[in-house]
Amino acid sequence: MADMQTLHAAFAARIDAVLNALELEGTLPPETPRANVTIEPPRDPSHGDLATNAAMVLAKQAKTNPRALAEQIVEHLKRDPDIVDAEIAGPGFINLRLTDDTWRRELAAIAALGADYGRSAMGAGRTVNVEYVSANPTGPMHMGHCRGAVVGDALAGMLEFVGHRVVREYYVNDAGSQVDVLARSAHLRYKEALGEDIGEIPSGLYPGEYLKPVGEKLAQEFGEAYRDAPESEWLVLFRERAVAAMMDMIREDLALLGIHHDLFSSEAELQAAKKPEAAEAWLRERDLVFDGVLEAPKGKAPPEDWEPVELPLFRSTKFGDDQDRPIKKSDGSWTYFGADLAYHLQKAQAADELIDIWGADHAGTVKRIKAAVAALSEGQGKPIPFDVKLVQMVQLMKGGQPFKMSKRAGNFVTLADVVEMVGKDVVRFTMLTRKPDAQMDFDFDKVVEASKDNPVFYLQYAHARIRSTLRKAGVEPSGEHLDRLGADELALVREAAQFPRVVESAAKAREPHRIAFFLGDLAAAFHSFWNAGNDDTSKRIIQEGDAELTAARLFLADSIGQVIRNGLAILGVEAVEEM
RNA sequence: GCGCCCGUAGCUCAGUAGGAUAGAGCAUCAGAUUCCUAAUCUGGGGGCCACAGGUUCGAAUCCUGUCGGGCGCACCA
Repeated sequence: MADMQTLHAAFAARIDAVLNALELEGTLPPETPRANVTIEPPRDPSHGDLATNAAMVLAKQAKTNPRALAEQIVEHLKRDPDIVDAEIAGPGFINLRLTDDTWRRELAAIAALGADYGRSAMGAGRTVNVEYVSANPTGPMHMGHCRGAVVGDALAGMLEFVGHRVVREYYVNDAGSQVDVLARSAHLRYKEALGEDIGEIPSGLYPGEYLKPVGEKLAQEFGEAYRDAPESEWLVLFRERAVAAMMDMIREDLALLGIHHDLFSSEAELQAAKKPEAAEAWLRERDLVFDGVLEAPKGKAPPEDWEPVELPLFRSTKFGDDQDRPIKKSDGSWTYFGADLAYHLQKAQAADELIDIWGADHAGTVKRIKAAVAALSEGQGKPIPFDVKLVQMVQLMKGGQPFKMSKRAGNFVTLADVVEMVGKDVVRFTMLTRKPDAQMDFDFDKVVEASKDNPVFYLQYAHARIRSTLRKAGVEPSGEHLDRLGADELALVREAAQFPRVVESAAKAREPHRIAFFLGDLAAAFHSFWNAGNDDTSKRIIQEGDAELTAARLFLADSIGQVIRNGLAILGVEAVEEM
């Protein structure tokens, strides 16, 4: 339904209509650019419900001063029956006060839309491919992977909520030298399973216990067949088996966090299908790949074994990179970048937009992959918006002290351990309580003990309070007498009504943490509302002897709970019924 | 040496595509519970938004430079 657009969007449209009228009147020149015109709730609630800067932004073009232009805008706005008051403030802000009924209608809309409240058509069904996690299949997930996993997943959920089709994709790096190491490590465990004393795991191989079951399965399947066989006979086979086992493990770990990818793309399959060759040929035709020699790195002393070699280079400098990048190694195999380039082309062919979530340790490679996508997608006449979101490192702490992980020392903290300790919701929410491009500390001791200290409980408590009130009220919530709701209640609606706006702006910025912060504010508003009833019993939700008022307040509480649930659902966190 | 990210209260962090007097939690101080869940609430103290210039009606936000922290820097992934 057309009138189901959010309240803020509706009023933005009305401002727009006023500006159209002013253009017709000649007050504003035709086609005045309005990109900078905003309409948003003012920080200070005493300034009203909504404020617009239109007069300040457009005054210059109207060849007048902001306040004079504001007068004209206000004159139009005052004709709107939903606007009780429009006044000019400060340098030329126009503050609008809406009728109480406007807010009551919004409350009814929340209830009517339910789980859909906050959804929008912003994404217009465009397919966004979000690639995240993509950890090497060489071991279990550890906490280093966690942040990107959660941020990527929440981002995907958020984009879906605003009307995108979303493909959650995992790129399996099963073709590099690391998986060869994995295969050798698995072979050792295989021998162990056959009864051999393998002693200490040699350096250069993965020492983790998690490979023991892999070795046992290999022993079951192949018996003694490859026990003393040369590597060439078993490497590919063992690699395949080991990678599959690792991916099973990783999928399980991710499931603990509630993360499920739609698509796992294998680098090995990509290479087997000659996708990199195709991409290279295409780029060579356009002189975007050429054979050249890399310069020695500047600044720091070059490594001793540095020697100039001719390699096929992608002209990433043409697209803003600092250096052209090799797509093949001197042994003829593909570099990570060479395959990744082809991989991105593959993704681009199946989506309208691409997003990669990477750890900040890969920041140095952003420019080249962006260059590659630009070259490939522009060349194909279909520019693909492509965003690489960098997720900063998580510093693990224990009791205020940095906690260093090392695979060798065997003290790396697995994701499964942490989820088991503190729970999925705490892990997810904690990862979403700061913007992804800032470093963060994750202190076990704090988070584990944090039942009190942790913001997610604050939210869930608000939700649980609402649910328990609904359970014990003995009256059904009803929107029939919303006129019984006064200023305190409507203030709560104002807060909740920001949800659609927040979701949209979070989606535009690709920053799910904004939803987490909004929910905190909403929960705070509710707790505050609740506690007002401690001092003044007439402010409690349940009013003995006044079923009408009780039903209306329950309707309000129910709707606040709905918004909390909707927000948590986007973030993949569960709302609880009781604490 | 180069590139990217960050610098906001004692601590951990928000700050909505440049908006009005910069916010929250923790910590601290003072209060609220015979009452719908006190895992909550109310109030106080605490700031040169790293620093210096610039852009404009208006800058924590954009630009330049400096300082400080993080992450990278050849055929690794």
